[in-house]
Amino acid sequence: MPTHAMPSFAKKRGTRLEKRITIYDVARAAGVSTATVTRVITGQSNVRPQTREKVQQIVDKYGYSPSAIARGLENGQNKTIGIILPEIINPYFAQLFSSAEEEARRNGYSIWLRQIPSDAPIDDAVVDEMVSRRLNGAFFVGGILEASRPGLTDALKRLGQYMPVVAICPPHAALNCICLYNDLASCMRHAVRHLHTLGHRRIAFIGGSLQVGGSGARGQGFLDELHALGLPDNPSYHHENGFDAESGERAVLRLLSSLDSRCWPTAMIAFNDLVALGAMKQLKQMGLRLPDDMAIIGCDNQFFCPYTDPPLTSMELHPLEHAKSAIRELLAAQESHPQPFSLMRDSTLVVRESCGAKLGYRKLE
Amino acid sequence: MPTHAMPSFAKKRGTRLEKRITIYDVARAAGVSTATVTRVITGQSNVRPQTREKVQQIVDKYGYSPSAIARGLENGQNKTIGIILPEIINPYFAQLFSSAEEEARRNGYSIWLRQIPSDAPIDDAVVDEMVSRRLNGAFFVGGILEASRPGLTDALKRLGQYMPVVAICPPHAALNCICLYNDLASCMRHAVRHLHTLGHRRIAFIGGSLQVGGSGARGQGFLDELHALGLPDNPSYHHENGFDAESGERAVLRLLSSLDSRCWPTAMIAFNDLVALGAMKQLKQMGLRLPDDMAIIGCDNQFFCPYTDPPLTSMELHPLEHAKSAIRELLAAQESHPQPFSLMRDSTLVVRESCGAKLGYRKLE
DNA sequence: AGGGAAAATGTTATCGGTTACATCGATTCG
DNA sequence: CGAATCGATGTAACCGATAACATTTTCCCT
Repeated sequence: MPTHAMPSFAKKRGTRLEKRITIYDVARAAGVSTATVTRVITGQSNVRPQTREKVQQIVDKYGYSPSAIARGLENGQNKTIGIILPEIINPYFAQLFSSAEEEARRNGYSIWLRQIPSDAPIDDAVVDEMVSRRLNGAFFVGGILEASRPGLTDALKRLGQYMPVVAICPPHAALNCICLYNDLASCMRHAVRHLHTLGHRRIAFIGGSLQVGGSGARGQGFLDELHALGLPDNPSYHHENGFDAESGERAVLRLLSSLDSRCWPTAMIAFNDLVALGAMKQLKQMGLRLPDDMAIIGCDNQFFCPYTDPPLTSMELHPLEHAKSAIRELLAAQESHPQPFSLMRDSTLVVRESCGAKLGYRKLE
Repeated sequence: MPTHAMPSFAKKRGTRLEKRITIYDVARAAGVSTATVTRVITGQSNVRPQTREKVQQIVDKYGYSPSAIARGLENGQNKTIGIILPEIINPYFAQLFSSAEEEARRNGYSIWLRQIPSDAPIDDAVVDEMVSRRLNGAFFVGGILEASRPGLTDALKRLGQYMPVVAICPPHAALNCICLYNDLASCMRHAVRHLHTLGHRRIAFIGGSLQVGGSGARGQGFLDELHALGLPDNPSYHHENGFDAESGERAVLRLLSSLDSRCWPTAMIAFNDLVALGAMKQLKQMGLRLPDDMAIIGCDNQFFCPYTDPPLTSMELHPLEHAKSAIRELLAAQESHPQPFSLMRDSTLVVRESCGAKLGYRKLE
């Protein structure tokens, strides 16, 4: 009976009770020392070809695969990058994650993921686990601002002592990490201008939340442009209450039912495409025609945008590029502790038919 | 100069050059042995309260966090479960993944993820890495059948020697692992019957691929029920060519343009909701009214189904439950090597309006 | 007070690799 | 021909925890 408890799979190989194969087994079978085996499996040059071959044969024969754990212990790292995001179900986060995973893999790194809902705090336990796992870096995605995530600033600060950190969020004095973000204020101004050009004067904003994900910046940009264009800034046009399709339904229902129909907005900007999706459903259900009775703009340019009816005009935030940059920065930071910085990407408005901009649509109606 | 190369973050703490804090540092500072520190941090009971407190203070003061790597080396495992899936972007996989992550986390395990496209082989390198990382289990999701993924059977067999394996796929003689799956044949029969009840006689199947993800079973169920109901089985009604929305567009275009409009099907079943989404767009574009001129059924009951126009009737495959079971089985298998088995879940048809079944819709038109 | 059991704590081998350094043998060169 | 050199290989310390076992301390009871 072995002294230590072992997982059953470590004991069994074939039918006999047996230990996992280690570098010592290989060394013994090949008649060399463990140092030589290491040289062979890590591809160092100073090994005689015939020795190398002998070792390689044993490795293949035994199906030996060196323990990444033991390797990690030596140099205190894991070849793994941690990603924290609210929920992978949201396609925006899925895109970010997917792109990050690819980029990491291309560089021989793996991904460790943790979902933490937007409204949950980032507590010490998470940081502890990340530090404890000796991750090579951390990538935070989603609502990052202090107000919405209690303890986040402290968490990031602590984490930053152990590994490089990148976040998708506007730079923030208290956040001492690399920040990648979009200029959402300018993006919103762009959207408002787009609607203005198409003749809209009463424009609403739905979904999101003041605290999370920089809808502060969005709100600001939205209001700024309204003022710049001399448009009315009706407080009841600003409904912030969530991030999913249901929120969109609710927002529309509340917004429209609270106002006389003569005061209804003629266009709305949604926090994201999910919100827009819900809004479109509710609008249709209330008998409005899109885009004639109501124009709508989403955000994130999701895969389903071309397939809504009408196809949804949306803002592209380039999450794939952000993710790639994030991983690259984290990997670069392995070499030398970098100065924190921030990088802004332009957002682009992808015009489809939900605002009536493309000629085809109005004609169809 | 330190003898070993260290990542820069191991060297720096504050401004001074310093090693990472280890259990030895804590033990020394607290004036106890490492064994006692271990007892405290693992919460064992046989420690004098005052000793415990002293150690805890040092731990807190130094911000000490024990190395999961060193721990893992001791018992040859990682508290990590590997998940392999084609692409996280697909909301079906995202759901599975998310649910698995939650369940694993609730049990103190983490997730290691690798995306491998449906058409890519599962090569030795992947298996090597999983074995090398000493994962506690592997969860395969997506097109699993041998034909589509060269080398998969061998890979699973090898992997199965090192860790428990669960796959979402119909049981398969060569696959010596736990299989969770849906009876897609029966599900398809159900769908065909649904359409038949609504008066449809010419029913098509679009999207997917004969090799991947059990569309073999789907195809079989589809054909079986057509025969059982005495419906025509027109080979040109069977277009298998992909998994995304664009495939849906293409399939509809090809299907309809290859046939005289009097021979057009009056209903179609899509491989998944993405395919259905694309199909709906193309159908509308060709001037067909849904569901009057064409009924359509999707599969996966995605989040956007209630929001398509008309809301999409779809088949629910219970990925969340599958994922939970998968993780539970993998964790249970940590204790004792289980006999492989398979578990089938019923699929359910979620009826919305894309087939005209709900009374409201036809009236509206 | 003394003996013995029980509780607290310490000592040390161990997990599976990597690597600095030691050693050994062959080649080269004065 | 012997010494210096270089390449191939071996030895053993080390990474940071855990846990079996050994030892010390505490405490209780006669």
